[in-house]
Amino acid sequence: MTKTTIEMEKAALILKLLGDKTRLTMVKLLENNDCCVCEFVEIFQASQPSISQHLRKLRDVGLVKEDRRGQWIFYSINKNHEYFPFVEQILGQLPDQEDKLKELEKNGTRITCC
Amino acid sequence: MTKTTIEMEKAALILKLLGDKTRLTMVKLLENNDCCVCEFVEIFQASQPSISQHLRKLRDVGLVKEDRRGQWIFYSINKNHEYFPFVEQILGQLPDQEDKLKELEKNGTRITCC
DNA sequence: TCAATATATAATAATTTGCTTATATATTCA
DNA sequence: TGAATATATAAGCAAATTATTATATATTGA
Repeated sequence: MTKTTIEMEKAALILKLLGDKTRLTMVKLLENNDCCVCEFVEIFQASQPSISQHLRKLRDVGLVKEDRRGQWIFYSINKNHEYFPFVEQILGQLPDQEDKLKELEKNGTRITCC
Repeated sequence: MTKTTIEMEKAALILKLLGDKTRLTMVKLLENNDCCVCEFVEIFQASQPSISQHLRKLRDVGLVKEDRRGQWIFYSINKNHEYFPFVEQILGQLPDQEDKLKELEKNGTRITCC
């Protein structure tokens, strides 16, 4: 196990990123699922650019990774991130958001690809 | 033990508050110490109004309490806050900041009152 | 009571954030 | 190849955040 020294400055940066309802829910969903942009658009009832911009912030600090699968770009959590254990511990305290994916499945808007 | 259901919206709010280096460090210090405003001014080398405003934000959500002792107003963490366990878990992952208080003592600017 | 100290608050300015609109790129499929 | 779909990015703008400056209030102690 790699012991990471958490720095206050970096911790604050991560917390700030998570301090937004949309991004926090995104990351919580990504904890257990890969999701593509259009799924987030549907879940949050937000515009595509807005979702892309939130994802970009998460990607810029390396908290999530993107992975193209055909037409779609799937996002997943980066478990190798230096501060992943820190994030994981926070996510562990949050309520499950799986119902949001269940909802997509019900509507037939869940993307299951490749 | 009181089981609290963490709500995403409130969790995001707390994380946003902690997502600032000054406030995060403040809360970490308050985890184990009561501190007054002028100590924070000294520690962060910031203006008094700036410190007061950070404290106000923390106070507005009830994360910290204030307590006048003579000339000074001491702040302490509110362990009865609904989300205190959530916050505590985060703080537990952060490095000790006690050296900052040690520094004050060395300079003779630590306030020990009442 | 008056000066000094500690703090809060209000007003303002600078910066940052997050959304929208517009547009560009990549992929799929007919 | 061309239209449709998915996504990213850029530009512009409004709202939120943070710091500064100025001022008000409360306490202490001479």
